[in-house]
Amino acid sequence: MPEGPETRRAADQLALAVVGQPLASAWFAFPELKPFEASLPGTTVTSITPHGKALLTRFDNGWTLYSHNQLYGVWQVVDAGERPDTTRSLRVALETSERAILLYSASDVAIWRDEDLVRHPFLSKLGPDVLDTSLTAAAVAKRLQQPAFAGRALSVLLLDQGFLAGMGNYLRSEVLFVAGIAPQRTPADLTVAERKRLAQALLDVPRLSYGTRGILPSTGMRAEYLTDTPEGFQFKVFDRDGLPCPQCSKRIVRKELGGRRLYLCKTCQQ
DNA sequence: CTTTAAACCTGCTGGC
DNA sequence: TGCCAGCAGGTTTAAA
Repeated sequence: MPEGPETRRAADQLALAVVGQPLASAWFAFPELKPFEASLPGTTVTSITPHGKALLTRFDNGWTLYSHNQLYGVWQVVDAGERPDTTRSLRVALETSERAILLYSASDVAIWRDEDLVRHPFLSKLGPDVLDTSLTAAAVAKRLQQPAFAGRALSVLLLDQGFLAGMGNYLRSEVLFVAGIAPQRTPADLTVAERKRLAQALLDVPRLSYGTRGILPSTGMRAEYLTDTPEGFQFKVFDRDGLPCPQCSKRIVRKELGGRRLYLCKTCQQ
């Protein structure tokens, strides 16, 4: 599944559909979750919130559905009783009297007691959510200087969910380009001005993507959630190797760093 | 400790 | 049209 901005968009739409309404039915493809088909109906979904790329769906009976879509999970909002997608495998269906939210293909799904979530192996390791509105550039700049992060190459650090949750591979290329910083640099070897630029870009780029409804099919990427997308986030460098840099017109190059593809302008990112 | 590589889950795309 | 290899915006695990 996509990155932080797309995950938060999905959470928004799912919440609009079912939060505050009592569940009429619940269905799970996973054997260990079958008991909840009997206990969840009648409870109310109190919130659906992203934590990085994970989604937490809370019920008012003290239990929470954890899901992570990896590359392939897809959420849909449909009318109650509808199951329009026949090609993917349905994994979760939560239904109110009016609407249903359906999770297809995802394999990382579990239900936890609220009080146990702090010990969840993935959630417990996440850094602050990059799209959290209370996160400031000053706080990000400070975090960059923490010993656990300061010595690591930005190409690796920017994908580490323990640094900032919700960052991902397209955001990595875009953030480094906007900040004008080469991916091999580390936080420790940045000047004060560079660190400030990077911290600001780490907030601005994900927020712009979220605000413009994430990535669109025209970029060559999938965008399963985006049924209402007039705008869309435009890549400046990601997936654009060989094309001219929007700032200096030199060719954008593609590299492999941290095991993932990364795009940059060698002139603008020294 | 940091970094890299491979494995894993599933779906899509492009080539034959 | 059908099949298959390769790739993917992610994460974990093991190895270097």
